[in-house]
Amino acid sequence: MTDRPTRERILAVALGAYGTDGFSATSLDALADQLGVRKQTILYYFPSKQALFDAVVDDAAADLVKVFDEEASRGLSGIQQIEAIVRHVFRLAVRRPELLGLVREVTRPGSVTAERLAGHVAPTFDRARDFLQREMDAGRLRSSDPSMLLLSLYSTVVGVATELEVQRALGLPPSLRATVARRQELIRFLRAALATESAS
Amino acid sequence: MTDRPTRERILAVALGAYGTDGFSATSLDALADQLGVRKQTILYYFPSKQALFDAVVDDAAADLVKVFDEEASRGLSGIQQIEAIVRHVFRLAVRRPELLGLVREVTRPGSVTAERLAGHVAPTFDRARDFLQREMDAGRLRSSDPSMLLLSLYSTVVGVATELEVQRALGLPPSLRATVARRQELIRFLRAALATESAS
DNA sequence: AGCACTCTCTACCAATTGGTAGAGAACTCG
DNA sequence: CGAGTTCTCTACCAATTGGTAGAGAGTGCT
Repeated sequence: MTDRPTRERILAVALGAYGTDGFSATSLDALADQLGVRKQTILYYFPSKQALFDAVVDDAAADLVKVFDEEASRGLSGIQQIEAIVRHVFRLAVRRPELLGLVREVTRPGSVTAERLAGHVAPTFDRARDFLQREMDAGRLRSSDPSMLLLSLYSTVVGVATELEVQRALGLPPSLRATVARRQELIRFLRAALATESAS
Repeated sequence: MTDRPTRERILAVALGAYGTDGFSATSLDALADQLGVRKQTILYYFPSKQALFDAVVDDAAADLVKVFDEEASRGLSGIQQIEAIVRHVFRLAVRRPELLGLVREVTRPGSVTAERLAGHVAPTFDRARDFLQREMDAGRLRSSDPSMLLLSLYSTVVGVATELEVQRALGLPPSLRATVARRQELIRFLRAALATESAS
């Protein structure tokens, strides 16, 4: 555990902290404590707190893009593809919640780092839009504006996967089984939202 | 403008700052500067930074609950009621974006203040769930688990209304006209997601 | 007038913040 | 061996943080 390169360990711990508590609520000293190291060690690898954050975002973006591009390359179609992606997002939410937490942190309105993340995921977004357009043209999805549809899909999927506090307020338990049920309910919801009149 | 009671001015400015930059990125000195006052004046009205935040959350929750309860009391049914609520949320997003920004801040996973907000909106959530159940029983909405459906609706509506950075990344312009288009597209999306087979 | 109350201020303070300077250990390579 | 390179450390520092103590101005009541 400790023999992983220090730089990587810093990035991993920082991702967790920034994704959970946010950027400004996480001090370098707190990170250093968690790492069993002095804060100057962190500043040796990353010239400033902001630079560390940027690196964390770059790293996380690469992970996210990899997950989605691998999935997209499998070339499923219509609802099946979307179902597969929902499954992936939920797997991420369960296995690496900090990753989606970081996305939430970075996409806060007015965030300066948002543009950085946007740059990384732009090609993936483009592909997703193209996919939606193609499927609509082929009559496998209800037709609508692909960008706006993508926004709705993004909000719904990421929200259902990450809005833990809203779920608590609604009395939805955080157990794994309940999460699976939530995912299936979400898929039914999306299926209905996306289906053409003919498709089941 | 300046003759509004100081306490209220503090709450208003704090709502804006907490809703935009977040709790820990907003110092009492920054608030005081914005108010043209010393920070000790703030600490006269609110014993601590956390107490001020709690008061802001209480205030915001009251506003939110009022908006929704007024709307709910009009007794629309089915999709019409949901459309009306979507319209209200978008109006809030345009007119008082800090309010939804604060909700986003407070519902961050692990937030300690989440419970406070949850306490305020619990009755409203209950009513919403009851409404959904009733409409399902009456065959006006596709049947499913009301709590999970509410979670999906919440995520989609709040997301589409507040995910400004994702919208930018998708190339969706922030103009008012575009916002209206987004709202209408969202309503089409929800209509499809919620309709029973028979309803148009 | 005199007292109490409300409000905002100045003056501090200890702790924490991100960051600089540079010493010293350990390893590599000639 | 000796010189560089890589890494982590100690020692500081100025600025900012949330918060305390208490002075003083204004208002209203008796």
